[in-house]
Amino acid sequence: MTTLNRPGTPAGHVCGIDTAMEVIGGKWKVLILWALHEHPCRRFGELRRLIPGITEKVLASHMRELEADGVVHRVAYDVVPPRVEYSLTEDGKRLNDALQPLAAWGRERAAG
Amino acid sequence: MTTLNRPGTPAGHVCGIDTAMEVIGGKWKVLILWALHEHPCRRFGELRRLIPGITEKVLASHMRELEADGVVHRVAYDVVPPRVEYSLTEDGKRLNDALQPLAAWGRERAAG
DNA sequence: GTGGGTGGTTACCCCGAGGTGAGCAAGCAC
DNA sequence: GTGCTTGCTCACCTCGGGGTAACCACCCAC
Repeated sequence: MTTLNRPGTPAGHVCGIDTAMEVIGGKWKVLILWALHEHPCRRFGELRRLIPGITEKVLASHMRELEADGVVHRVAYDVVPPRVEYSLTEDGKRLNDALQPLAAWGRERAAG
Repeated sequence: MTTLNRPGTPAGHVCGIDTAMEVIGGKWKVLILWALHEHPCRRFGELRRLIPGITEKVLASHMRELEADGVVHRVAYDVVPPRVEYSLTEDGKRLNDALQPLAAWGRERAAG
């Protein structure tokens, strides 16, 4: 979701949901967040296997964006073969918590 | 967000966030929901004015989708000039409630 | 030497969400 | 007759997020 950035926009500026939507707006981001919530500290390949259908390119770019947004922490070990571990930051954990009611709404609707 | 629909996908199927994301995935949907939360029962033109930047075409298509998803209720009066009123359904109100923690997270982050 | 495993990058393409601008129905005011 | 109003629809175009495939470094096992 491209930012709205309209200083005079009351709804867009006050509600704060658009801020959150910019972070979780990618196609697979909530799934990545969820996977890291259920399986803390996963490697790149493990994440890819946890999220069937995602390609390496998209996973890599999403992880870079999530890291830049400060919700995911990345640790790279300088070994061969490469080893990189991802985990949620405190902010990422709080974001995940904030997503729980939404998940509950979705589950309720899916069950309904 | 296109659906993932992979029966064997544990994360995608269990977490239910993807279900919610399909409903709120449009660029302006959360803003529409928010506007209807703060100003119940608004007309088309009022909504457009409440959400600066949105075009009529996109507002119309988003409203149709939200109505089809059962979160928005639409009443059209057969008069000239046309009069159409939109409001949140019970499900829409619950969706909005589920979005509040996310909004709080966004506000907190925007406040730095 | 060849193949596999790891975590990527690069180049390329495609499709669809969203933006642009016009038009329309029908009644009223002037 | 002209213009204003409202809630759209239609045709057209753009742009970028995401998908596809190939390639890379570096070491090990066979």
